[in-house]
Amino acid sequence: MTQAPNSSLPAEATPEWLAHLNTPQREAVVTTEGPVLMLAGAGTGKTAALTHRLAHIVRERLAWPSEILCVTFTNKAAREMRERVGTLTGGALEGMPWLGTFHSICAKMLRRHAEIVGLQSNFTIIDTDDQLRLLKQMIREHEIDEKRWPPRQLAGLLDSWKNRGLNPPDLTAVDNEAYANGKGQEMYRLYQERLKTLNACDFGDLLLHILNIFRQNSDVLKSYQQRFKYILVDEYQDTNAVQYLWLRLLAQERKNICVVGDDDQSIYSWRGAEVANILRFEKDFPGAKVVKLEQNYRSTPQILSAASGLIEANSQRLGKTLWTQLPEGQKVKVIGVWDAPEEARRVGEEIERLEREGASLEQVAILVRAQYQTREFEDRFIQIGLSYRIIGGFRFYERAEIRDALAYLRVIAQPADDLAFERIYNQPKRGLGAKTLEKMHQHARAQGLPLAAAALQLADSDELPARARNTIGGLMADFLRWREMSEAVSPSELMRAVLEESAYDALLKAERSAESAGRADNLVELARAMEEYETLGDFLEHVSLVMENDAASDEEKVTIMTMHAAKGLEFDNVFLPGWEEGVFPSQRSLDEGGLASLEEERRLAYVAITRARRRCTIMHAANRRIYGQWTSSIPSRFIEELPEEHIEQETTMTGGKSLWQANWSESEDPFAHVSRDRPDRSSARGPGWQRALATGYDTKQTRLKEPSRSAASFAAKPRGDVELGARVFHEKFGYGEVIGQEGNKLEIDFEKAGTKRVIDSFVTLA
DNA sequence: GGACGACCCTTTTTT
DNA sequence: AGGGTCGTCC
Repeated sequence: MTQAPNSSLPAEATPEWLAHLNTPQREAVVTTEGPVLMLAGAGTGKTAALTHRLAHIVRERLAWPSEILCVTFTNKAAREMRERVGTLTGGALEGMPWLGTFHSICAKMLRRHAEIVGLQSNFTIIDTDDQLRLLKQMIREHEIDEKRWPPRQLAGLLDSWKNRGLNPPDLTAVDNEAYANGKGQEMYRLYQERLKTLNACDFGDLLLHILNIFRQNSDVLKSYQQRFKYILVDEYQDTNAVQYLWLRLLAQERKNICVVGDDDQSIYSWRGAEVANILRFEKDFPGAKVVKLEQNYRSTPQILSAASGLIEANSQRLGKTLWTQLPEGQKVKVIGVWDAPEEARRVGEEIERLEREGASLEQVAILVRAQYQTREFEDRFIQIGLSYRIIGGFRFYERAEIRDALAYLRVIAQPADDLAFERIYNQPKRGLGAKTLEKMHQHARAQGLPLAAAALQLADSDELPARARNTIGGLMADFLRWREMSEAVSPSELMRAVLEESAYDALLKAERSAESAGRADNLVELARAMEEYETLGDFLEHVSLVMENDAASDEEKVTIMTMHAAKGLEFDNVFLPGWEEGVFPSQRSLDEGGLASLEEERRLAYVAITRARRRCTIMHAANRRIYGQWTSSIPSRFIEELPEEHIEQETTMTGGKSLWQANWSESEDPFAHVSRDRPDRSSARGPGWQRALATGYDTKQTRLKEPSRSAASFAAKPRGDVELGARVFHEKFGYGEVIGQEGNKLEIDFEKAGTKRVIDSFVTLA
């Protein structure tokens, strides 16, 4: 094949392997040069178009796989694309190193250039849980009322700022005011510094750091601009500002960028996604070729019409006309039931009926608006013995025991990972408590050390009671040993050793509770999953960005998940329960966000219905327990908006509609209690760790490659103003005279307490 | 330092 | 209803 600069093929020359694509799809495949906007409605074969385009580029040798950037939103989408392209190119697709989610691609880039933003390449990616714990600490340090300004709120703000590509100095006054009466910017700045000392970043940072690097370092940017001959972006309607800016920079040089999206399926604006990005693509890239995919290959005309009718109620849309050649099919069924348990019962019955008719459970999905709705179905399905899987929700790696185990590994890989250390220093229980932790924190701050290093020093002094000292000493010795071991053995072997030697295993076994067996199984599963990884670092990255809990199973199962999680998927039979005002559309979208928010809910409804290939069943219950309180509700407005000729209604209620209306009035808004008028007490004192930052410790010593250089080797900086013979005061031991000095450790002859070894930061000159 | 009980709030949606 | 936090008591 030739290296044709312009690969547009005349129609008659269409290669056989593209023959089964329709005309617009083919056009999207072969228009490789220049910007392309693919507007692809639900079920119109956009993944086919995308994968063929990728395969086409590779097969025509327009670029090597390593020269193509292909971004998706979910790992699932990335995996699927990888597989399909592999098949199309005859498995020749060795690499495609740059096919992945925004986050995983950025993480990869960031590991290469970490030092530019003050991180080491083995930085930790912290998850929401760690983030919240960290923020909580900071909020307390600043004496901000955490009831009124909860960590979650700050986390949300930080996320939104990062999604908009804003660094702390870029915040507007309004942004700044959004948290604790004008502490937004300061908290953001401190949080970022704190992360840096932890050698960590959060999800948002993965993108923001790289964007900063691109903005500031033109060499780095240029190298990527030149590397990526072709750029493909899936779900473009869901890109947020950072992602948009990132892509625009990368595409600036060659402009061979192809984005795929559907404005009707934009359902992530709460996460900073801006539909505007897709609407302005043609402005950003003048001369862009626009390809519309409108032939739907998935759903029956009944389903498609119902969905189309619904989405027409939205005002802000580009407008598409989906059509299909499939046979008519059945109308969308709308079933009203008395309460949520009946809803679950009914869905169970319907599924059993489908099963009897020969349907595969793999082709049945229950899509809910919010996670809490899954419980009812779980209960019912367990009762009737129907196999199910819940996607999302508590993910495998979010379970406590898994997080504990991972925390051990993180401390091994990264001694500066205070968050991990804090999680497990007393897990399993080894008699260390808040007092010890406080002491470690105090010392760590004063010395600018990570917690683990501070702990090690404390273990070698008399600052702590003998018991705690010995325990910590033992734990630190364990870590030194494991760290050395991590160089010699595989990650999974290390994991097993850690679990056994930390007595974590034993603790679980001893517990003998209903759950402990399951937890032990999870840990075994974790060790098994680790076997695929060469290094601890690889594994940890996988966990933070990619890991999902679809435990392989031969058994067929019904899938229960949120509508959001279902985007991009399809099932023969789809059940959509909970279509009631306040559930779907959610109360929150009704209370705040106005029309835009409601329209997003409607798009979500559209996405949900269009997941169905053959049958779609919508349900609503008149009564449901919300916050443990029985609440009656009326059917969702979306039901009314469905075109009547494409639906079939049924109700199991004898009382008729009036029953639903009973009791439905303004119920109390459970969120209405937040007041903002009390002035916030502010802290004038600088937090301890800020000082610690100024001192700084030699971060290079924590590199993964030299694990033996452990916390032990953190420089112990003497404070300098304490000399031999000086009279000092110690809070616990009283007055004494310095009789020996070694690094920052002092030997002091106390007047009352005798001779002790203490750390200099705990004494004051008397 | 840990166990227990009285309170509180919570439920969108995800990488 | 369930989970987390905080205060009290051992």
